Amino acid sequence: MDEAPPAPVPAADARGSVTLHDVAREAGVSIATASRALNGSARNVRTENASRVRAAAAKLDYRPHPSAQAVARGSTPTVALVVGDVADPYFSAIAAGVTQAAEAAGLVVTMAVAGRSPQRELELVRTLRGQRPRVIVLAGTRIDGTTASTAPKDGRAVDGAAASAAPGDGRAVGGTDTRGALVGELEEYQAAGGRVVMVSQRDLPFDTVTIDNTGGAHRLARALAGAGYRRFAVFRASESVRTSRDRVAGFTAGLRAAGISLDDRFVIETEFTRGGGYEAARKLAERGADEVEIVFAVSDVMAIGAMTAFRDAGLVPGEDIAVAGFDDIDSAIDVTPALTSVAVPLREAGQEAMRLALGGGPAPDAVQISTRVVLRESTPARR
Amino acid sequence: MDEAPPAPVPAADARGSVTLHDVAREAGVSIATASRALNGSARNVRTENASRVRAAAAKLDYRPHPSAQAVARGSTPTVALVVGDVADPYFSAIAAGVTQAAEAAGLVVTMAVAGRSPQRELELVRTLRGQRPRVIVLAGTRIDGTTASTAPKDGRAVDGAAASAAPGDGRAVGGTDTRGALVGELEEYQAAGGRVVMVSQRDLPFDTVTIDNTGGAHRLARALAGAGYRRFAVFRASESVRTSRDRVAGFTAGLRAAGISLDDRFVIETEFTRGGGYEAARKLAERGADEVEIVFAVSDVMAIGAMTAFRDAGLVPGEDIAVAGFDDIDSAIDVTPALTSVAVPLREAGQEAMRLALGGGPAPDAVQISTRVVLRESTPARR
DNA sequence: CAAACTGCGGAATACGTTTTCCCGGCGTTT
DNA sequence: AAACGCCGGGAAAACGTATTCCGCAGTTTG
Repeated sequence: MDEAPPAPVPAADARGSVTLHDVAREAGVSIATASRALNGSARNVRTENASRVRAAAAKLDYRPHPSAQAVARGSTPTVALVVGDVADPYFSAIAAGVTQAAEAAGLVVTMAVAGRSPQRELELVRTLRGQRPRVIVLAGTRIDGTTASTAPKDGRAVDGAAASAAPGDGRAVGGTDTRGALVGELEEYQAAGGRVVMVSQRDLPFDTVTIDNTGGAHRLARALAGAGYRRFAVFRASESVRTSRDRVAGFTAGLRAAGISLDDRFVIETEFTRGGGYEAARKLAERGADEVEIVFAVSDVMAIGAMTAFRDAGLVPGEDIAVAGFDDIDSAIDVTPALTSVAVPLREAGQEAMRLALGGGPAPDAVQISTRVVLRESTPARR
Repeated sequence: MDEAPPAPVPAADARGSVTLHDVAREAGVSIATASRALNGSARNVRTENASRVRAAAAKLDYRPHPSAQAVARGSTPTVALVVGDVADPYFSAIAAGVTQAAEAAGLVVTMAVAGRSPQRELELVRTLRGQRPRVIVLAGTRIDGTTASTAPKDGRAVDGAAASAAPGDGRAVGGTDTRGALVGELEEYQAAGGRVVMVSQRDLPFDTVTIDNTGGAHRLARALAGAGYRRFAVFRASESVRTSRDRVAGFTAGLRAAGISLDDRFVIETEFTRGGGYEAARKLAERGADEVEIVFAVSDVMAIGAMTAFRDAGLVPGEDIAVAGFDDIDSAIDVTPALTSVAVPLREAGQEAMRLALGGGPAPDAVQISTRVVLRESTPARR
C-alpha cells in the first residue's frame, strides 16, 4: 500500500494538516466530489475523478478529521468501553477482546475506568455519551446492584465494594437511584441510535454477553466427584456478588447431580480477594480440616490465597487437601501445585460483545460464553 | 445536583441532543455568551448572565459535543495510548496509571493495541494522529529491533544500541524503515503542537519515562551479596532485549561492587518467557547446580519457570537453590517459596508519563522511575 | 422530436462549537 | 467636556466534513 521508495515528503504546509479542501484543489474537483470519492457515499462519482482524488489524497498524505466527520455525520466511529479496573486481569482480558474486534471493524476504542463506584460509572457514561460513540460497552463491576430480598445474614466482613452498592435490605435509595439513572441514560442513548452491550450483567434491557458461571461450576463439581472427591468445602463471597452466587449455585447443583450433598458448616463466606481466601482457609484449618477432602473457592485468587494459608498451617495443598478455583488466571499454572480451575474465555466474551453490537437488531439479544474445566495437580484423582 | 422528584424530563426535542443554541435561547443570551459562560474563556461574562446560562444548561441537561468542540478548537481533549497488549499485566498496569492521571485531568483515553508488530504500531499512530489527540503515549514493546535504539540518520547513539543489531537480527532494513517513519510521524505531530511521551524507551527525541532497571538490579545484587550469597548464575534474554541487557549490566555491576565476579559459564541466554526460564533451569540442573547458590532471572516469569524446573529436577527452590527475579508481578507472592524480586511501579510510570505530557516544556524531558528490592523466602539469608 | 429521465459535478448549507471583530456603554483621565 | 481606555455583548466567521439541492449534459421514452 504505502510506497516506501519515493520519499513520502508530504508537500506539507507545515502549520496545519491537509484538509479535504486541499485534496479537492489538487485533484481539480470540488470538495463534494472529493468527499464522495473518498468515502463512497450513496452517490456515484466518475471513476476517473475518483482515482484522481485518491491519488491526490495519497500524494498529500491526507487524513480525514474524525471530529469533523463526527460533527457532520452526527456520530463517531468509536466504541466507548467502561471497565472496573484495567489493571485487573479480568477486565483487561475483556478489554483486549473488545479492542481487537473493534479495531477489526475500523473503530477506535475509548476506555474509561469506573473503579468500584457505580456513581463514577454513571458519570462516565454521561461523559462518554457526550462523545456520541457508536457503541457503549459496559464491563461493569460484578456486584449486583439489585439485591432482591436477600438480606445479608450478618454484617460481618462484607466486601467493601458490596457495601457501597445498595447494602442492606430493601431498595437502598442511593443504589437504586444511580442504577436507575444509569439505565435511563443508556436507554436514551439507545433510543438515539446507539448500541449498548453489557458484559457479564443480566436483567437489563440491553444486549448482553454472559459468562456461563453456573454451568462451569456444575461441570467442575461433576469432574471432581468423578475424581473421587466426596467431602467438600466451599469458599464463597457475599451474596451480593452475583458471580459468586452463580458459581456456588452451579457447584452445589453439580454435586447434587453426583449424589453428593454439601455440608453448610463448610460453606464459608469471605471476601472476594486473595486475602479472603487466605482467611477462610486459616479458619478452616484451625477448626480442623480433617473432615474436608477438597475446597472449592469461587475464584482463583481466593484459591491461591487458600493454598498459602493451608501451607502455613502445615497442610500440603494437593496432598493433604485439594483445592480448586475458578477463572483460570495465568498464575494458576505457576503456583505449586498447579491449580485446577475453570477457564473463562474473557477475551472471546469481549469479541462477542462487539459482534453483538455491530451485527444485532434492535431487540435486546443475549449470548452466553461457555467455560471449560481444567484439571491440574491441585486436585489429584483420589484412589 | 439532579433533582429526583420533578421528573428530569429534559424538555427534550427527542430527535437531537440539546445544543448550545438551545441553552443560549433559554438563558436569553447569545451563543457566544453562553459558550464563554460555560467554559470560562479569556473573556469575562457578567456574573448574572453566567449563572443564568449555567442554570439553563442544567435545566436542559446540556452536554457539549466534544467533536464539535474539537473542530472549533483544533484539538481533542483525549490521550491516545498505544500499548503492546492490554491483556499483559505489564501494559495494563501502565495503562491504569495513564488512565487514572488522564481522567484526573479531564481527558479521555483512547487505546489501541499494537500487538508485537512495529508495522501495526506505525499504522495506529497514523490513525490516532488523525484523531488530533492532545497527547500520544507510546508504551511499546521492550524489544530493541522493533522500536528502540539505533538513531535513524546520524549514528550518534553510543549506548551499545548500535551493537544490538549484532546477533542475527535479520529484519534490520524493514525495522529501521518503519521505525524512521514512526519517528517522523511523531515529530510532525509534535511540531503541530502535540505532546509525545514514551514509556520505557530511550534514545528518542521525545519525553520519556524510563524504568530504573540498572539501578534496581544493582541494588538487588548488593542485597543478595549482603545476605551471604557468593556463587551466582544469571538467566538472561537475548541481547536485543534492552530490558534484559540493562538488568544484567546492573546486576553484574552490583556484584562487582560487592567484590564478587560472575562466572561466564553460569550466564545462560534463553527466551524472555516462562518457558525460557524453565529451559535454562533444566539445563543448569542437568549440568549440576552444585557450584551455584543462587539464580538471578531477569524477569519474574522466567524465575517462576525456573523454580518449577528446579523442583522437577528434585531441587527445592529456596533451600537447595535460591532464586530471584525482577518485576514483582502479583504472582511473585503466590508461588512457593515467595519470590524475591524488584518491584517496578508501572502504574506510577503511567501516571508520570501523563504528568510529563501535561506539565512539560517543549524540550524533551526524561523521568526515571525508581525500583525497589523486595526480599522474600526464595532467597533466605545464608549464615 | 420534444419531454422526461438519469448520472454526476459543484455551490451552498448544515453540523455544534469557539473565536474574532465590532459596537455601545461607562468610568476615568487630560 | 472631549477623548480615551475597559468591559462585556452579539453578529459573524471560522473549523473540516457530509449532504442537499440545483443545474447541466447526455440518454431514454412516448
